[in-house]
Amino acid sequence: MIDADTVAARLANLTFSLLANCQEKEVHLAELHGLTQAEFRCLRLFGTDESLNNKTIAERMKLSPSRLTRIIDGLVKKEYINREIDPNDRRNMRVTLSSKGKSLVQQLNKAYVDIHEEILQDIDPSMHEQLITAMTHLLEALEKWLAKTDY
Amino acid sequence: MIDADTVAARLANLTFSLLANCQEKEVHLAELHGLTQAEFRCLRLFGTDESLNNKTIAERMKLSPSRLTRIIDGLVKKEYINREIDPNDRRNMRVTLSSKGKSLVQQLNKAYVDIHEEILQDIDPSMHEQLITAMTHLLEALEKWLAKTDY
DNA sequence: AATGATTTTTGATATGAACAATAATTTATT
DNA sequence: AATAAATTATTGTTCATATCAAAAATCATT
Repeated sequence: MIDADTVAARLANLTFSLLANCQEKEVHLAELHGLTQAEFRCLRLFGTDESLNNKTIAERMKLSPSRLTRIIDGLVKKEYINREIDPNDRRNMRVTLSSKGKSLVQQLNKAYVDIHEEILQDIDPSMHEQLITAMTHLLEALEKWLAKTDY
Repeated sequence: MIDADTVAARLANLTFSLLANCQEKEVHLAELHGLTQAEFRCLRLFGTDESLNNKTIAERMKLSPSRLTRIIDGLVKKEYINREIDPNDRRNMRVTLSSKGKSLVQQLNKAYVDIHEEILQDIDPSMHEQLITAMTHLLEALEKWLAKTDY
């Protein structure tokens, strides 16, 4: 797809494939737990003891609040999260993980770390910090590029 | 989200953020060119002088042929691709990039390589090959993991 | 107390995607 | 050669995804 003759081009192809694979993995993992992709992503947004409201979740997921209402409906019905009125401001809904939700999130996080551990086992330990640095650069560059308005 | 105390956890967080950013970038880039995300991804699938048919594109994009028919409809209307009957097998449609399509694909590929070149400039050249190796391992591990059925 | 702003929900609507049926063509079988 | 079977793309239908506009509840300000 891209001429793989320069290091940059090879790296570009790698991140491209990586992205595609990650996406596929997410789809797979979601249906494994009987969740839609949106529900799955919503769940993954939670730290295990976090409490969020509809609006902030919508913002983080870059979806409309109305869409979020229905996604959360699904997660409540499937008993992964609890939804209750915020006593401090009764307009807000306090959305928190149920115990079922917590254990799933923990399990997912663990699996996610595990796979990266596996990967690191294939890589010389002296390279590990370097890899982290490189990936950090990659991420920073991407964020910088995204922040630009003129492209 | 994940305790960032081990290298594996840090790497996990990095790929997670990277994924989110790449997705955002794609959405942004698509609408910048007046394309839907599906159209954009379809276009990016083409090497500049490739000629595909409906079915193979559908397979590569993991979408149904019927969905593809409409996506290609849009790209034809926007004059990014040409669609003509394959003279060898008149059941097939030969889908190729128009000159407008070719130049966009080239431009996108160039931009994609450029951003990775920028990133590499921040990294010691002696480490480049190692980075590629590490990323290749990452990708391989992910593919291997995806191929497993029992997780 | 009245007005205006904020948060969520609901209803209506548009877009995304798959499935089933159809039409056109090619390949296989008799 | 004629018919049957298979393949490819398209169309109509249907369901899921996501947004927008309006409504209801609450809060903040005057």
